[in-house]
Amino acid sequence: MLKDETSVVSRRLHDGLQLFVTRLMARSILTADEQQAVLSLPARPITVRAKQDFVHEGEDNAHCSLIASGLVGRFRQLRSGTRQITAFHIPGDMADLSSIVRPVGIGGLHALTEVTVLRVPHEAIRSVAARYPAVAEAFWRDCMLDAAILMQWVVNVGRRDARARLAHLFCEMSIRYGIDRGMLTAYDFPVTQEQLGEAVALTAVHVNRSLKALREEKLISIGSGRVIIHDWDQLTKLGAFDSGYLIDDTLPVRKKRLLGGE
Amino acid sequence: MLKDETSVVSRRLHDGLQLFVTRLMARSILTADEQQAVLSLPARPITVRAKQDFVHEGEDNAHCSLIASGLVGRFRQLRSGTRQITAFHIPGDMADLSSIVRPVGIGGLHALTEVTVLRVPHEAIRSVAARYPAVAEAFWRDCMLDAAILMQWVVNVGRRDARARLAHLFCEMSIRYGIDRGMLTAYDFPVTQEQLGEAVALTAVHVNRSLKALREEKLISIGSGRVIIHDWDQLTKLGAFDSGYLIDDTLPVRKKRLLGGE
DNA sequence: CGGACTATTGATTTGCGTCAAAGATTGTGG
DNA sequence: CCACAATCTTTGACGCAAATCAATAGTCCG
Repeated sequence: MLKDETSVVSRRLHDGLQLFVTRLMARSILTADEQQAVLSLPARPITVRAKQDFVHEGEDNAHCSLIASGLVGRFRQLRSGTRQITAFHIPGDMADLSSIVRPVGIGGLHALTEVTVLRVPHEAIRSVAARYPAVAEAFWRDCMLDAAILMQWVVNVGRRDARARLAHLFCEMSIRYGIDRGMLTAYDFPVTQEQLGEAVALTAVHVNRSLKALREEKLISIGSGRVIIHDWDQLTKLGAFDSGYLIDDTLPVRKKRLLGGE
Repeated sequence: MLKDETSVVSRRLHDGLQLFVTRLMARSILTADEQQAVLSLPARPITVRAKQDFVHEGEDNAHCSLIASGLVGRFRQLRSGTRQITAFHIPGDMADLSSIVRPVGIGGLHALTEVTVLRVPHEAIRSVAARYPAVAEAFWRDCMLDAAILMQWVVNVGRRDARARLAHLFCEMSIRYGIDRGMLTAYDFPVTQEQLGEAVALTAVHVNRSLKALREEKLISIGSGRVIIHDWDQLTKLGAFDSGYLIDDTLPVRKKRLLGGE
């Protein structure tokens, strides 16, 4: 019994870590040894119920959070209580990887659905990074993708109207969900309109009206936690979406390995 | 004559690189050797006239741009021609350091004033990072500060009204300009109201009106490229500014060295 | 001195927020 | 498995912060 349980747990760990390795290898070149080192990272799985904050802003955290299943939002909260979501994290994302080098200024993490998180001790990540420079580089690169997405969010919130903001977000998530399977025209995205508003800086009411417009223009369907894109061309046009910032560095020519020899 | 010229140039190089090393050492611990390695980076100084783009989005760049003097804006341009500034870079900043690991998705660089840029070949930076893991770590950490600022910009543009956005920006720049001299209540910030608008996502007209309000409230003076903060407490309150995300990791307790031994 | 930005101010419009209330869905305990 | 509560979605009426349009003053620089 106990043995079975143990193997179920270790299977779950391996699956989650494998997702992460796959994610890293979309943009970085890692040897079999290096992959194995990441896969062997110690991790403690925890289950977080929907609507729970599980990493709190400003708290000194000794772990990174690898999302194994579910959807999480990274956010900053203002004194007024209103939140700005600054990223969505999907399975395979190490949501707060940057805390390895900089524990401050990342904001909190909120479970938008029930979520399985693999908690990986900072110490372990640091020691793998120290032993394998190419892994450290892959971590760094992963953080910079996150930053590139963030830059787009500034543009999105700063320069686009309501429909375009939503369109851009749906395009982003489509590419990210499909990164190792090609672009997806349908994907689960279990967020409320309130939460969409927290991400694109609109009220829930206006999100509702804008979604209605997008539906009437036959660009998307959205409901029951699922997005279906009916007209990718028009949607990207409306959202002024150019996938380059997400995928250009996954092209074989672009994959680089700078540190840790050849 | 030639010798004099050469020494003037090499002095200028050294000064610029020294700024960068000082910047890194505010948050990272580097040995004398490591500092020297960064200081010895090859760099070619170029002068960029005001209002010139000197790094273009999507261009494959083989250099990083260390700002030695002047003020630069990082931006993304929409098809309509409107721009969103996503960061201001001041002397000592390696504006596009992230291109070392990820050449895409950083946007362009625009000289807001006449600027001296030290162009440092990617190759040289990579080789220093490969030889000294602690330097690579310092680079990574520097990039994550940039990302933390970016997160604040999302919040700023998404969740604050015009006066608060400007207030927050003035607070950010005050801390950043004064990072090794303590917080500054007056600093040069030679941007037009148009450019302020491109940064905080407002029109120039509305920036003008909002600045007028801030002046009338006696919070700041602004004009001829200089910002004077009269009431720091009120300004931070209005902008909901908390400097933690900028400076917490410069506290001695927080400074870390993870890679490259002790 | 003249031409080109840059700042300032006014009048008007508009996209989005706010307030409110009625449906639709989801989840939960009996 | 149903009932009822809680949450989420949808729609309407109205208000407001910021955009837009437009015109006049500075200000900088060759």
